[in-house]
Amino acid sequence: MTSKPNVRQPGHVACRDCSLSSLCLPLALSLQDIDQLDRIIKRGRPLKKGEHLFLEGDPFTSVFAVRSGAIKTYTATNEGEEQITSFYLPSEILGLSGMDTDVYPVSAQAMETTMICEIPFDQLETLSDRFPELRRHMMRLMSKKIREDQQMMMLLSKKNADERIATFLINLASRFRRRGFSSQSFRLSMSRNEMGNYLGLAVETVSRVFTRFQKNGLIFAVGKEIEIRDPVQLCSLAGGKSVDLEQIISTA
Amino acid sequence: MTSKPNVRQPGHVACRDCSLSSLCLPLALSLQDIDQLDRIIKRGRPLKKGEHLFLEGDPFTSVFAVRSGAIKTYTATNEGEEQITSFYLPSEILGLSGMDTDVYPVSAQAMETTMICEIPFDQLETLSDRFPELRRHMMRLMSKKIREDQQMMMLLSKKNADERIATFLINLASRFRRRGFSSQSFRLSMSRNEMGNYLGLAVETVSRVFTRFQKNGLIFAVGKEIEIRDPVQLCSLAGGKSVDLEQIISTA
DNA sequence: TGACGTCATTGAGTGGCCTCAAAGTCGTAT
DNA sequence: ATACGACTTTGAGGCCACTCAATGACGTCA
Repeated sequence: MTSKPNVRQPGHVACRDCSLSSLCLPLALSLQDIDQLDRIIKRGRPLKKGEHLFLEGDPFTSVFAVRSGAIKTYTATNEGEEQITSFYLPSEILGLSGMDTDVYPVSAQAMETTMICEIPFDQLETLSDRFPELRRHMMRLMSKKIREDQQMMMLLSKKNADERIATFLINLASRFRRRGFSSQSFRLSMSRNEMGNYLGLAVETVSRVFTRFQKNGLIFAVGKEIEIRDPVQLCSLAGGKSVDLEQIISTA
Repeated sequence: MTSKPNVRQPGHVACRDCSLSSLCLPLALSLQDIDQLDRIIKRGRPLKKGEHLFLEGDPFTSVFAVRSGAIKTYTATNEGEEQITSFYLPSEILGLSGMDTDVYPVSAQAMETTMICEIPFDQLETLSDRFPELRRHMMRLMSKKIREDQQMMMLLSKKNADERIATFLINLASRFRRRGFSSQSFRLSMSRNEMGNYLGLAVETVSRVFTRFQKNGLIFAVGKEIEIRDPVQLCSLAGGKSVDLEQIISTA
């Protein structure tokens, strides 16, 4: 390899040139500061579908940003089945929950071919000492994650199958929209099985709800391709006070 | 009032003299550093049962540590009912999830007479700039909260009523134990209704499970007083890989 | 292109937990 | 001490989502 510090492999984009930077980086960082962050970020080869980014119990060393593709995190239940805890789409950050135990509490696996930016945590901490804004960004990220998890707890303890799936679809739509993609029409990166696992439903229930939604003109689904046909009704099913919902409606 | 800076009202204990400090403060802070933290902490009058510490939507200004008593946090569902998101016991910190929205995403209410230490967030951030260890402590707290919430999601999506209640009791026992109290015998600060609300179960189900557990010699419960009679079996019902469980067994 | 494995769909039947209803118990305040 | 309200317990019945089972569709690889 003849690569010099500033020569990246093809497909390796610097943070300052990354279209996702406004989503995953604190806005207040100056260009020079971003370059400093850029220097500590490791960009590995793409992960193929099924490959693991880290395993439950692995020593906690880094947090990760998804550049393209999709990642799921999961943990093992007592009976040894997998319980999916989160899906991560491009620009989203994972690995923050390992910080206080020094091991990752979940496994992270690619659901499709996935590009990842790795941020070694000790270097991130060093950099945090210098840039208060970066540190606040990290804390905000974690705070947001806590709120999202609590929304999820609400879904799991109070919503029925229809509401869970409506909520899930609206949430995905909102995340696609945030990255500049269509919020009406997108491709699910997870199987019905994974969706059910995440939402606390049996596969068959997921399938039945999809069929019913389609029959009622709420969505149009062919395999993993989803089109949201009636966002207003889907949002009202999803309930919730989230601002996201209104945004989806307004752009539909 | 004739109080001078270092004269506290009765019952107002300085951090360095607080029996809970080893639980709620980072261990690495020196005595002088602790005194600096101590100076920014506000100790209000005790909250009576039912009083609110903050309401959902209130501007986010502070994080709080419970000194005595108990706090529940809750949010409103779409139908306007309350959904309890957490219970906080002495030495535990709440309010961290409002950090990225500038408003509290939940309401916090005293379940019994409760003493609180209030830590204004802007001053905490200033202090964090100076003490990296304090900052890491905050992040570890949030990371821990994320892991706990994920355990809760697992409970809600995979466990049946028996397992949920066993898990809940074991978890409480472990938290009492951590503060030096008995993990076999304690007093619940929440009603059956609140427990069910939190665990995603109807009150009647909670009551039935309690009765059954008692019949089977797992627990002995009179009103809110709980005695764990068969911690081993209760833990095995609770399942989970948490180290807490083993500790409960070993001290039972 | 055909065969295979994986994933998705659909149906039938069951069971766990919820809802509704009523009686019993506890705590508190007058 | 007594009465009231709030909480808890217990029972009966119903529903939603699960399990089990079989068929159908898709994608992949030889």
